[in-house]
Amino acid sequence: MSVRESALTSGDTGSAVAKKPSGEQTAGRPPTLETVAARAGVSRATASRVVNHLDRVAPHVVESVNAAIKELGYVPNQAARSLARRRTAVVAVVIPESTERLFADPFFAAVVQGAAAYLSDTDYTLNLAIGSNKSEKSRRYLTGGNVDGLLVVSQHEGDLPLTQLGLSVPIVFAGRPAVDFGEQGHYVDVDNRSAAADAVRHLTHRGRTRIATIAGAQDLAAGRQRLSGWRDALADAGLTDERVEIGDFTPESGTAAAERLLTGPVFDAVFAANDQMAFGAISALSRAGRTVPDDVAVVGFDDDQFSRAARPTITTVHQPAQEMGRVMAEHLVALMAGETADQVTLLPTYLVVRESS
Amino acid sequence: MSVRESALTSGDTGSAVAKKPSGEQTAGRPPTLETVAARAGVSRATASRVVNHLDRVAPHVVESVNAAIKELGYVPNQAARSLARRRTAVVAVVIPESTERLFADPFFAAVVQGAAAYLSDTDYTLNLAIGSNKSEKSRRYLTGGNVDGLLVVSQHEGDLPLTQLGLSVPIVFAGRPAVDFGEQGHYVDVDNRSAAADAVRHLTHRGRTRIATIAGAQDLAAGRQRLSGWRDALADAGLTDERVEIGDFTPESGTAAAERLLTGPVFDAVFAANDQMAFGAISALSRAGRTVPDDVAVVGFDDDQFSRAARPTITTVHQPAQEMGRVMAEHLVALMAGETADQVTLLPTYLVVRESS
DNA sequence: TTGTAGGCGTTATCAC
DNA sequence: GTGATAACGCCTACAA
Repeated sequence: MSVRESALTSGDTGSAVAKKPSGEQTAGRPPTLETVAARAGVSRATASRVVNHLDRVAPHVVESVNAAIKELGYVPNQAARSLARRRTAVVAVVIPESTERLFADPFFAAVVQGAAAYLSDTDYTLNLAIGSNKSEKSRRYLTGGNVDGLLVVSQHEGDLPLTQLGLSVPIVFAGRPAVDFGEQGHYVDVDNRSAAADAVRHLTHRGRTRIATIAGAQDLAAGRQRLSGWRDALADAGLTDERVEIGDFTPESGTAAAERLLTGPVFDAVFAANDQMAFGAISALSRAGRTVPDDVAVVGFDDDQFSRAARPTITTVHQPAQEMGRVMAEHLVALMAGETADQVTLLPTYLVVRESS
Repeated sequence: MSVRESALTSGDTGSAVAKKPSGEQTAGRPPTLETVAARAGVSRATASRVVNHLDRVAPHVVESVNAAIKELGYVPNQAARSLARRRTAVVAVVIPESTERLFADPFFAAVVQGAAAYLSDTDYTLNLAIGSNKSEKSRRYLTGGNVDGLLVVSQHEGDLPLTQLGLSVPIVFAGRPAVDFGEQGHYVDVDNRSAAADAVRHLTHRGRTRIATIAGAQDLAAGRQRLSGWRDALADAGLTDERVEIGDFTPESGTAAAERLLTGPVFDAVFAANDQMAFGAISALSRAGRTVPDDVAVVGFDDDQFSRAARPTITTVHQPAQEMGRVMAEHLVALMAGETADQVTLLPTYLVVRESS
């Protein structure tokens, strides 16, 4: 099929310039460095140097090569480049299977977006490996040298044993990873525990004394830590920490958890481990005839669009999600370059007081 | 740096098998086909055939090669494969810059997820090109043969002239693309206009007579079509179609639009072009003392988690978002294989009646 | 059925 | 400064 065409490439272009019968940008085959070099009257080596901005190339040569590049619309072939450089310039965002639906979670979307934004200024490309930890095939893909680094977005316990298998590329996690691995463990997170505690103290300071919580999935560090923070604040205030229900970070689970709470001991406040659950909880409370914040104050976590658009608007812990993604990418890039990066980076949070408390 | 090591590969491995001093899976360098072939006592060609499941290979050879593969933990190098095959096995999901924030839109998240799920069963890899239509660089990347196909997720008018520049790879759009291009235009969508009309008819059937709308961005086909559908239904019922406010699909814009509506002629129902805006509108209405649905009925579009978790729950048009992503990917794969696919595919929708109407 | 050999487009190591 | 010339790891006629 493409036999005739292949004459374009290697030995044939001996006497270069006049040899291009077809127009500028036709369907043919994308221009190669060879083409560019010929057009500029230099060798591939020199053309390559120009493309890669290496110095020690005569200014006028740089110019003519660049001209050729522009005229031809040359763009480097990544595959060839990867092969020669022995690095792929690809980083994968791994979204574990158990987290698939959480892709709809505004928090994760923001993290990915932040990472993507940062990477778009580098020459790394972002690969979406969503729910791909199950199959041997895709795990092999990730560990098999087809990727220069990994960004892992929410590792439930027992999710991906990626790292166990002598993984050779750097990884940065969003949030403290479920399993601990000494040297290898790079992650960026917020101080979930103290942020949660602060949020709950806000409630105690306002005179709430029977404070329930809707905790997040307990196989996630964030879920456990926010629960601990809630306990810390209650202990400080000398309050009891019964009234715990567990959700899974979705609005529905928040609703269900609130309904369960309503069947138990009375409470005058709820701390939910994220805004989506807080939102779901408010629905349930209102439906049950409780007004927010008068009967029950509600505080969430994330500061996502749910918290801002809900009625009442939700008091919440602001988490710099996009920034987290950005920093993750930044650290990963450093690691891939052989540099070092802080193993753990905690970004600041702050409480946003709105109507629900 | 890697000079000494490179002796492993080409001419040196003359007498193969015994030449491997280092252990199974050490840091060294990933095993290549060459390694596998040597270990299995066959040629690279044969090993390659086995890897690619070509027939005409003796069963026992297949077996031994597979054994070698497993023992060595061999995984094909994508870069080399792409180079040789002249196809990248990469498809990019393009999320135009103006849509960046919409990444947080549950609808798009679901579409991407559906596409990702489908692709994970193929050997295509998914690349996230988010907000990357601005820079020359990344546009070149997409059009420069580094990708086998494009999935475009929400093309505002004037967004990416990608397609103008003699784009050589197939593209499938989510939703009718803003600009029309004959042969090239593949997209999967729903019948926004009639779905919207049906939703509004639901309101007229329930006796609502002063029906407002919060339309979506008018530089998006979906935004325009849903507005038209609203008009259609009103015309059918002999009602007037004043009371239009435009939003941008975010909850905030829904709130703002509702507030503007409240300053105008009285209305007893609102059709919002998506659930997030419907949600924002309900907040504004409640805040203004209007009860939903008694004073004002509200209908949305999408059937996302907002519609299900809101209070009251929102009547809405169900859109098969994940399925849309799946079909997009399916069609793209067909096109990339040189097959054909329907240029326009409309998936069915249906009305989900909940509390808000 | 299996092996040989050349090519895919770049980079990098040498000499010149 | 610049140009040959091997790799890089895999695929694929063509031969055997």
